[in-house]
Amino acid sequence: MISGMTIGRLSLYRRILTSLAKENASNIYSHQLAKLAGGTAAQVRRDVMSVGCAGSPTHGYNITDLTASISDFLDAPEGQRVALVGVGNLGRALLTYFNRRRPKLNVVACFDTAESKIGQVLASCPCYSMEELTGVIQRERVSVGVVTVPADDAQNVASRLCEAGVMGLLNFAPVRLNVPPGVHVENLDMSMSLEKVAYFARKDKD
Amino acid sequence: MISGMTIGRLSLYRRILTSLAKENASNIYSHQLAKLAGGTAAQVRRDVMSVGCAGSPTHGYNITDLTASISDFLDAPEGQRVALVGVGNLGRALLTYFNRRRPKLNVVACFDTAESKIGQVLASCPCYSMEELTGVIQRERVSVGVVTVPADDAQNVASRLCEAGVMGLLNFAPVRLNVPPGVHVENLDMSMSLEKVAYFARKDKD
DNA sequence: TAGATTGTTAATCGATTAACAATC
DNA sequence: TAGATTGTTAATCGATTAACAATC
Repeated sequence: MISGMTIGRLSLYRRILTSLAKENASNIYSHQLAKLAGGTAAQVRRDVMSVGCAGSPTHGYNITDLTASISDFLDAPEGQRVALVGVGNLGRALLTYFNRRRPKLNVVACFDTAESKIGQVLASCPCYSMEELTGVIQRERVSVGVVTVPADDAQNVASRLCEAGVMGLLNFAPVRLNVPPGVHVENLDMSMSLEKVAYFARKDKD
Repeated sequence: MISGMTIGRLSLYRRILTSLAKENASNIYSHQLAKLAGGTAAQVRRDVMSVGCAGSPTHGYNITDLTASISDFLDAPEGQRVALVGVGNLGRALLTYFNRRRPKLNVVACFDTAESKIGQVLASCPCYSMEELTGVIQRERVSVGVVTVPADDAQNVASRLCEAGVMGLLNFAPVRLNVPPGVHVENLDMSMSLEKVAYFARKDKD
């Protein structure tokens, strides 16, 4: 079993390798990748091993091969579809941010309660009413939901997404979500992160 | 020394306690708070101990006292000022999101290169040109910077913020930032989080 | 008192780091 | 070959969890 830490780092390695490939780099050593990713060489070697890619002591890892191995490991062959609920300021920013990043991971639908948004195409993503949620999720075979609604609505939205068959949630609402077993929730609590930085920005001055 | 984990949880506890106080709750037990925050009772007791708040075996913790103790611990008495660089879709959403949340932590300035934004007030936050960065940071005594510029500009922006005296960075750009010793960087990598959820949403189906 | 919770220490768990033979 | 890196195991580290006497 691979830990969440490793998955996160693999995602980061892929992004680094992709940009290196554009600069025509062909090989990389564990310590070089570690430096770029902010980890250790041993960590990189272990992570790389877990995706089944082998390097050589003389040339390190082939960038093309390693990128392909990571993609084989991280991506679903048939791709995965994402839906976003709550197209406020943050939701709209995320639509732009997420789409066109990975070919295998697309935001195919968004949902909102505002009449003015329903039926529109926002950041090349069609916006539906909340009543259409279950139908659209199932028709489009969406497996990942992004929750960007106010805290008070988040649990209700999460429950509906799970009932519709979503297996993973990226939650931006500052509340803990109760979900059925087997559903993975990743919390991205921006207020918490800001307070954390503020605390250490202060502490480090002492 | 208190770990980043604890700081994050304390921030979460405070938010939970604040909303409980609005519902006129007066006391809470460690296991109740743990359930709301998604941790264990022992964890809560340890965290609470670290802010120097004592409970009683019969009534648990007084919500008002605990909230005050956490705030004493997390907040700088004189408050802290935040600046945001890069007022794109995401930056603008964050301005709205962050401000008016905590009285002791305010976004007092934002910066962008676009002529159309400079001089404007965006989400009740004045927008300055990049040339004004050092001056404004120092005049407003900003200690925390939020980086929401494209990846290619992030290191340059981070360096300028650090030179101007910022001691903590909240980085939304998908790159690793090199900063002087003593500066705390918190990375909020949304693409990584989405890929992580997608991976586990897929795995859990097996 | 009896019973549940607190404060705190010891045991567990998992991730990171160090180390090193095998390899090119 | 000599030298640096890989693959992989053992040691370390730190956070979480379990446990329990003290408390109200």
